[in-house]
Amino acid sequence: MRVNRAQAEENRRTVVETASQLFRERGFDGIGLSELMGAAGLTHGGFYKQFKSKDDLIAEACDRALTSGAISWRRTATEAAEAGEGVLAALVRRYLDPTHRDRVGTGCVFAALAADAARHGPELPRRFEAGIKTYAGILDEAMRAGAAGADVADDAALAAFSTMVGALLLSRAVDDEAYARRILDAAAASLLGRGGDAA
Amino acid sequence: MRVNRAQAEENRRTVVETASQLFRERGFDGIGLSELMGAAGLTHGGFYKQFKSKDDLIAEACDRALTSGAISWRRTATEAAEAGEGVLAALVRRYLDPTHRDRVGTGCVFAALAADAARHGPELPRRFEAGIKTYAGILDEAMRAGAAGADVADDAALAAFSTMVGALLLSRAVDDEAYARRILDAAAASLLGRGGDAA
DNA sequence: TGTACATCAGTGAACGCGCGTTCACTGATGTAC
DNA sequence: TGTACATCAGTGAACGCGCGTTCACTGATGTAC
Repeated sequence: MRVNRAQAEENRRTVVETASQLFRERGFDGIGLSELMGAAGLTHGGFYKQFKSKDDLIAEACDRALTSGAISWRRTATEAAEAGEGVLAALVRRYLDPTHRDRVGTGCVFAALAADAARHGPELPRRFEAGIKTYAGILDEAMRAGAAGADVADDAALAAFSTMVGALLLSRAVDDEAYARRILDAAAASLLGRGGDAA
Repeated sequence: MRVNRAQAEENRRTVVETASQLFRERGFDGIGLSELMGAAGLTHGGFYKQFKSKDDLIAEACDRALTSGAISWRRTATEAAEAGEGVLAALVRRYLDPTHRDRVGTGCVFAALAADAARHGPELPRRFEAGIKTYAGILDEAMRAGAAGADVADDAALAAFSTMVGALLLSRAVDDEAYARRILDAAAASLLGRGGDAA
């Protein structure tokens, strides 16, 4: 039966948000539209009233995950700056935290879906590329602010982001919890210096 | 019709090798057994004479990819050492080469399948973990040999490997070739120093 | 404000399709004598 | 070495199932007067 416009828009947002989480947890092929719509509190038949196809939802869900991730990064940066703490250290520690590793559904979309995205034609890589530029830009600013006059290589932020994504990905793909922790800690130490107190 | 034992063993190896490439290219869910067996020159019906299930083949294909990758790393290290070149630089340059990025099917199994493996129960992560230890061990040796007395942090090789895997993953998930190259170059510069000539 | 009707978000059954898996069958291979 | 027969790798049709997608239908919503 019909619902009012506000409810319909909220339902649509719920589907996109649910999809952005379930895709990260299970991969694009790991969750069907029927189960996905059910998880959003709807039935599967109405899907095509809101989306052109599953690929259409995939694109929207990735946009959503990319955007909310960027917002989260900016919030972390702002809070650290206001507290007078190192912004880079705050970003790195939050990203390489076991909690982030365990919460795949709400975590970094690159560690969860970049390999799937690379297999999905040029449209997703375009979106992911824009996302990388945003994240690397935030990192770059944090690195230059922390370096206090020392020179920071042009694309050092890209290398740092690669380290973060790679460490998160690898730490999820091992069985031993202690070893997973070592991977995260090694990456953090490499990015922040041995003591982990780099500005 | 029946084939002789040697042929049967070769067919089995062909299926595993074909699977290890196609899984890397398309993901575990991206290729069906029928197409996969066809790519190996067989029909799908015989699959269960050689494998217990698709998951069984997935495990074998990952083992195969992990092993051949490790062999390739060791060969690169040995050749560089014999030529008197920096082993770390040789490993990093080869890994972060656009050619490696483009050849997903024969390339690094972590960049291609680690996210899928993390979703696949504890068996695959056990294998991937052993693989990481092998690769990180080779990197560790190369870093200590190149450091010539300087101290190398305990798990610096784990951080370096994270950087490599992350950079390869991200460079595959962007649309612009020039930007993809920048990611690879930034990671190499970060690992080898600005000039890229670290021992 | 109240009535009449068109709209359309959501429902649930149905579609064809490819999936992983099973099975009866084939015929060259391997073995026993 | 030659013959008789059991073995079994590989074939191709068939299985049930869940997938993405379509569709006739429902009934509250939105609109026109």
